[in-house]
Amino acid sequence: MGRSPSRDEIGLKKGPWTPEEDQKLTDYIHKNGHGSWRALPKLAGLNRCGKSCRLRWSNYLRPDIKRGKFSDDEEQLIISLHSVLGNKWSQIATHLPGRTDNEIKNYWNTHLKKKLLQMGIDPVTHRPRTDLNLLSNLPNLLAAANIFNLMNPWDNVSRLHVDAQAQVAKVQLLNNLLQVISNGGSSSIQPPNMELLNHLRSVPNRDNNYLINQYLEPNSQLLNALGYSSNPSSQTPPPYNFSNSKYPNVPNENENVAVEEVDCYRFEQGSSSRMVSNNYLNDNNMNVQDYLSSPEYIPALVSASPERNMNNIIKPEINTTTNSSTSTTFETTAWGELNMDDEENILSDYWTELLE
DNA sequence: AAAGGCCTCAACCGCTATAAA
DNA sequence: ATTTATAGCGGTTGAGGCCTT
Repeated sequence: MGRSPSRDEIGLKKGPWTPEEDQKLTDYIHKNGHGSWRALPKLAGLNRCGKSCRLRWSNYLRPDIKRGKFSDDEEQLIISLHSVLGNKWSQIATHLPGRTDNEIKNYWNTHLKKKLLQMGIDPVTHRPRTDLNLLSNLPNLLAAANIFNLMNPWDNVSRLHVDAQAQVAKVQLLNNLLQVISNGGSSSIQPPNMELLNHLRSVPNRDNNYLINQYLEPNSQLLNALGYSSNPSSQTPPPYNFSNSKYPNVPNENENVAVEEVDCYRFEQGSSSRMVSNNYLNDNNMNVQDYLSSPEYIPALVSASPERNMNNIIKPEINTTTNSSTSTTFETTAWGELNMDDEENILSDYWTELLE
């Protein structure tokens, strides 16, 4: 039921952009801003429709676009966010500065989906696959899980190299089988993704608050109650309390509001940190010093440093000792946080029973 | 070296949401 | 309240490069 092309759009160029066209578009926007995209092509001397110009600018020419390979952290974050948001590429992109929704979508479809499938995880549900393909993958997973035990005990380099993968495979296989065997994989209770939860807590805005309350907190509380803690050395911090002064027109706490995250300040002390966005400060006519002396600021936090690069802010702290480049959401869950020794014991007992 | 298949990703299409008239 | 224009989103396509045979 889409709109048929208007008279103006007939005969316009389609397909790949030439460097000359890119230059024209860039020059025009630098001088005049984009204004109305529909009007832009004529004004800029381009034989393209406005939509094509907008896409070219926002997906390729924009100066803040980050090019090149996705880092492991970015990959991890995409998987984590996708497990909560699904194919909401634009929402996912707001958490990866410099990456476009299109780029993330492509990367998901060409790389991450396959990666999850290979690991026996359904890329749609982010749960272990329970179909026959999983069973056909079992020998590989078993091999990966067992290789650690077969290695020369003095070959430390190889041991280190294989350790992470073996652990991943074990944890994943345990997850798969627990779900499949216990209730056919239909359990509605899943371990929360603790990395994502902590990340969302660290970037206070309404979207994140909504996600935490809606999807993650219930599971984390349940897991805590059952004795699985994301951070055994400290209590789960309380959810951020969001002031309605920032959203005076939004009476409903559950209403989903897109909040632009551009610049933030991070206040740190030791391992704890707290962030506040520039928007928040602007909205409340505050500078950093005002904020430091405000009652909202936690007195114990001491240093303030301006952060212009959101990279340093939104990256979750990944446990590099257990995450290989092939890791996925599973080992960042509470399951993945199990103490290594405990895990070995649990797995050993479990496997002994299961395989016998 | 050539042909065919596969993979990647920029760009497009169809649609919805929102703003403006 | 309705219509129209515009922006934005997610799914899909296809050109071109890469890999395999």
